[in-house]
Amino acid sequence: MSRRCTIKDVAARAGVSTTTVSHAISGRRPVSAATLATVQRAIAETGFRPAAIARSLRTRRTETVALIVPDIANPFYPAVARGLHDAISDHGYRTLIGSTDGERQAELGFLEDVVSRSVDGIVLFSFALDGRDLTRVVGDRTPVVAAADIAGTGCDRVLVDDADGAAAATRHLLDRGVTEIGFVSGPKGHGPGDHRLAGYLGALAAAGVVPAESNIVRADYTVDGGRSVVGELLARRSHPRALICANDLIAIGALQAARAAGVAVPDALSVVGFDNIDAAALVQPALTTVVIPAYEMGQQCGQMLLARMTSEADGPARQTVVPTRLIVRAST
Amino acid sequence: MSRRCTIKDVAARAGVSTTTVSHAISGRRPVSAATLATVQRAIAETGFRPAAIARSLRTRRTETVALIVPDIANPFYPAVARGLHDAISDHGYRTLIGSTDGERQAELGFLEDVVSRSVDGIVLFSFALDGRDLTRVVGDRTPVVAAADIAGTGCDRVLVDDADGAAAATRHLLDRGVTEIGFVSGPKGHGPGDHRLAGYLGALAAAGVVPAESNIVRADYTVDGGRSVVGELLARRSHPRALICANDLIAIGALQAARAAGVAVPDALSVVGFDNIDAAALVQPALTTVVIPAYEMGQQCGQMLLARMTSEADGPARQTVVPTRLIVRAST
DNA sequence: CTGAAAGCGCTAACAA
DNA sequence: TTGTTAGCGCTTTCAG
Repeated sequence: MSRRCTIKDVAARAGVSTTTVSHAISGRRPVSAATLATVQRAIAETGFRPAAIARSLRTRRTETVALIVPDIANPFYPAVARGLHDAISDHGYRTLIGSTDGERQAELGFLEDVVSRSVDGIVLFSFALDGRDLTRVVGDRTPVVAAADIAGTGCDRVLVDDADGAAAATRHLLDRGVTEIGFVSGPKGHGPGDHRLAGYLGALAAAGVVPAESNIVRADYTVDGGRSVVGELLARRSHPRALICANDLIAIGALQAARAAGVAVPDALSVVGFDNIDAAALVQPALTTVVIPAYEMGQQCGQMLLARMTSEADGPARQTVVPTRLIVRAST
Repeated sequence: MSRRCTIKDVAARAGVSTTTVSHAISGRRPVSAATLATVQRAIAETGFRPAAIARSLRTRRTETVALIVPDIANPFYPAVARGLHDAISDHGYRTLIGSTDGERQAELGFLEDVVSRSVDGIVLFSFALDGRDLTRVVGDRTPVVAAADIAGTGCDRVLVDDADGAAAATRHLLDRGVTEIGFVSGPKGHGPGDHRLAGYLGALAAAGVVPAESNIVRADYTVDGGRSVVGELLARRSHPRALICANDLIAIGALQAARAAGVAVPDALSVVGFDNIDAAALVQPALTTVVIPAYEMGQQCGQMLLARMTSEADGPARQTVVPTRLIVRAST
């Protein structure tokens, strides 16, 4: 056959109307057993596959969700993507994915594009957009789940309890009898470092421990950043007995710096990271870390979106806080 | 406004026909400067965004490419996805992504779905499908680029020169003066391990070196697999002076086994992996590895697909072999 | 239980 | 340079 066959061909072959074929497929209207069988045979014989686009034009539903992230190649987001995928694919939804490098223009462009493509929902990881951008570009017809603290928006949100994770890490060290605990945050105002810093400070305060200002420093979220900053820290006359680092890459840099300085981990220095990237379990010594559950976040985003997409439940914006958990390995 | 406005609204506002609006947007037909300006103003005032679905129904093009992989959370595929993204997004194409866990049924289901969604092209990483499946489900209207050795199909392919990479690794060790080189492949008939094994054997033969059968073993593609198999190897009376492992995870397991056995790397044992996962640069000692350029593979897939999608160049199936390269680090 | 007809929003002949 | 008309393939009133 030269062209893909349509519902019309099936109808002709089955000797019924296209309406009946449509309903035989969707089940949205009773069809007699006899015609149903005839139609099904005709479908099988013609190899008919409904054109999703035509259906979408009519129904205004595309069974498609957009996932907008800074960089799908950054190991955090693939886990999110998989979680989202697993939450929605059983309901027939597919994922349209876009990497924006965190650039505002790219984020806006991708948003506009997927809105014009009539996606049924959007999962947005953005640090550059605010609520006004969202209402302007997306409107209020397409549900959005934002997975970052997007200011001034009424859309659903999935957040991580960074402070709680940091507090757990801090208490873990205190329980080990270590009180001189330093913190390596990320660049000021960038990423989750300062929420984590706040949790660390809170846990120390709750334990009546006063941290040394000089033991609270900042590094880029990279191995190199961690290595150089912690290298300087360890070169001082005295250094803390433990370091909580704002992510695993910094923590791995800290391990390297300790090795270079001849400081034994965990005997002379304990190190904790955040994220639980694959490498965390593989470095030597294996890294104790606060798990940021990327997969679960993706799932949660999917579930919240499903709730909006399936029901007409037009309720107020919901907010979910995903819990973290501490994995203790050899570095503490 | 209550509903998203359509081309009709713009036309009414600009006092022209919808045809003219359409052409003012697409530029597929000359429009006088005056009306163009009027239309553009009307578009701006109404905030009109063309409905991509309606356009697609008419033009039979969706500007969408499907990427089908076993698991987007497996670190190899995000890099592929990003490469594909970067190759096609400037041409207006978006990526619809699906994880199949390598299961035949999931692969077929996803293929059917994206075909019914009229994607313009498909990038397929599959080890379970063959050419017949492809022609049956996809037909010959939608171009496919397969990134694995799918038997009996006429579609474009992107392959990796595994054997060449293994040969380069082998020569590197030989150049270091090491001749007792073992090989840890993956499970028989699973993944690229045996192509790599073949390259290793070829390079040894070319150098006139005869490998000891007992130094060629198999492990699962995991850290645990590598650790246990290499642990046994090192427990023997004599062991090889170098090991080439079919992937980085196995190689990292080998490093752990060596450490456990008190075998110094690289002094008493050199270790080479494949892939260059992030952890390869972070383990101690850092791992020498054969880079499998996932990003470039994705790009290449995108370019081959673009060639099929844009031109009607209906030529014979093309095949590209992506080169590998050796990164020498401390483990050799 | 079934069918006829309208129409989703756009583009592409064809006609002027 | 512009407009009229038909129709992409499906779903959904409305009518029987």
